[in-house]
Amino acid sequence: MAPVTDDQVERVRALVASIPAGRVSTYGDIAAFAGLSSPRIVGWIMRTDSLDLPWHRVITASGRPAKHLTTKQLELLRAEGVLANDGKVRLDELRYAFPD
DNA sequence: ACTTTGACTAGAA
DNA sequence: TTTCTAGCCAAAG
Repeated sequence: MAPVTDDQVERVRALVASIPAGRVSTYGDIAAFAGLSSPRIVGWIMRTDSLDLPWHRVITASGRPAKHLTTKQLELLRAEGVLANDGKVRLDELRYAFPD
């Protein structure tokens, strides 16, 4: 498969940037909405091209931040009003639905 | 060109 | 509940 197009990267970035404070989204959702074939690509983009994006609002489908960032993200999310129980966020309530 | 690595996920044990 | 497995795909060595 050809490398991810700039358009896809832009779309992912736009989606992440569009997540309101106090809300979160998952890698899988972003990947699906951006048209990417795998959520790993989103993770790859965030790792390489996180830049100014609110990457702390992007969490795994388990409602938990990525392993190495768990502590940091929980702190940032807590600062935005995202409360987590036992390191897990209530995806059912805080998960942001992207508009068409 | 091959192997390893990784901000993932869903399902099985 | 946790741990493991397989599928997934681009980048780096």
